[in-house]
Amino acid sequence: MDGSTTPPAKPKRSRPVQVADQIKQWVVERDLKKGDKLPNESAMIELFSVSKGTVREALRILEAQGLIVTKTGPGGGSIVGEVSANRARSLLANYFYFQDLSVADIYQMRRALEPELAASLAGTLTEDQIAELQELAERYPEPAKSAEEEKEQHIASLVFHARLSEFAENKLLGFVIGFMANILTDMTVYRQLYDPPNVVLWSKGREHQLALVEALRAGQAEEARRIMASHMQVAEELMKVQEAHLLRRFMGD
Amino acid sequence: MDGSTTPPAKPKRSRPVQVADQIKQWVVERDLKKGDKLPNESAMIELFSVSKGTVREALRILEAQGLIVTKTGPGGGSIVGEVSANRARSLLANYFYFQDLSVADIYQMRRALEPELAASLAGTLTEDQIAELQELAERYPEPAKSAEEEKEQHIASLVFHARLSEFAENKLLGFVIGFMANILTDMTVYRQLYDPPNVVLWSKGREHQLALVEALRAGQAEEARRIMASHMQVAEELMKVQEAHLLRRFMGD
DNA sequence: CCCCCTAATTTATCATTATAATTTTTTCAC
DNA sequence: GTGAAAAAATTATAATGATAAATTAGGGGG
Repeated sequence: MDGSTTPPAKPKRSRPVQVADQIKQWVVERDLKKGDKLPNESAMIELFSVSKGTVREALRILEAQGLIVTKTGPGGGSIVGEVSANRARSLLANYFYFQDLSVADIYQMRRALEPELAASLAGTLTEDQIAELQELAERYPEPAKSAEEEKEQHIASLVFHARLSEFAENKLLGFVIGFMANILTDMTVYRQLYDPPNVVLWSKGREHQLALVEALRAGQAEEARRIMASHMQVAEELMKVQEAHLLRRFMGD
Repeated sequence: MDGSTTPPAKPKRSRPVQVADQIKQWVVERDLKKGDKLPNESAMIELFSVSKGTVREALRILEAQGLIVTKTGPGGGSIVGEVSANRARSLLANYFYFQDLSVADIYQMRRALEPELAASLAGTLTEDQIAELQELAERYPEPAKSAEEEKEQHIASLVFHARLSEFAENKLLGFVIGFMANILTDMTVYRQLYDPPNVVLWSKGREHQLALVEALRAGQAEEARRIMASHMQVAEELMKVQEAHLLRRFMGD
């Protein structure tokens, strides 16, 4: 999996890519952290014995991956910048742009993961976090009167899940759930509106979120898991009317 | 989530990034697919009214994201190239390089997802695929005699899971499971060896894999789910002796 | 002490030239 | 004709130099 394990694989990589790898190695060797400075352009030109253009292309490669940030001016230059969750989501979305995901696929994952997240968060949240979730869940107390309004409620619901995912101690679990919330939001924003609001299901969804907040506050892990599992069933019902396939666009940062 | 929804966010993006976005837009507008050609360098220079260096930096950005592939020579130039699973895994691994994942985190995910994958694959595999899995599971019929040999067996076991993930119809589920198998493999390759092989657990793991293959062949979804759930318990036992934190290195492509 | 202005530093962009890598075409032997 | 080697054409790759833009640092003037 690592480059060092494939000596005879690709003997022809462009010089900018090689330089980018050397810079990465340079950073790892020194165990540089988030804000630490890299050598400036002219220093890298000498360090790697390549031209300015090559160095700049290498820097753009690392920048595109979110590994560095570059500024102009004195004290400027490139610094190590940890990859943001947003950047990681965008890069991963590029992959699924070509993979033809369906709503059913995403809900198969959500059914498996969201209850797990709910259970693991029970009793671990601060009062502020609980309050924020409660506020999100209490928005839109009235049933949606139009398809447009239903769309807003749907997005608000996804914000609730996205926020929840940010609280996860398990960063992998949190990332995957947040990624799915992003995909569904993106899809909701750009979808056609053609179905009337389903009042019964929406009110059920709202009740679930409020009950979930209570269970999280009370530290009842299994109760939270159960509620979230029910909630996923409702959410899936609401999404089933969508087209099967999605992600026909790139995400921005 | 999309760039168009953030007007006051970043009014100053570098020209290479702007050009890269324009090229992406150019591709999406024309609904270009995997092998389709982009304009060549000099054409882009005129198209976007920027210099050669700027165009090249933009191309390196897109190349780093896996969105294009560039070749020299007549008929060469840049073409649309769908993001490979490997590339997506590497880019995502860069994110988790900064996130301090633990073995427990990964197994919380595996416990939730691997049984789901096993169940959904039951009865859907071809004879060739079943045969390949069986062959992978039947390797190392003898218990490991050394720590080094145990390492090999561990990696072979992860290859089994990685291969299984590639058969998934749900590309998101498959990707996440494959990603975790990659992380664990990477960790296993570079870990210290200090514990004697646990013969009992290893033989149990092997039996699980063989039984799983049978259940998959027979189309017994719930049996496959049950077996995989047990298997995850065993695998977690074997990994528990590892250090808690991992991913202290970048992955290559 | 504070504000503004200038100067210094560093990246950003452009322009030009030469080189390397590939593919296509041509040529020439058989 | 056929096939292989040589030549040509096309394209990206790389290097160099010059100028612009942005940002910080420092130096008065009040």
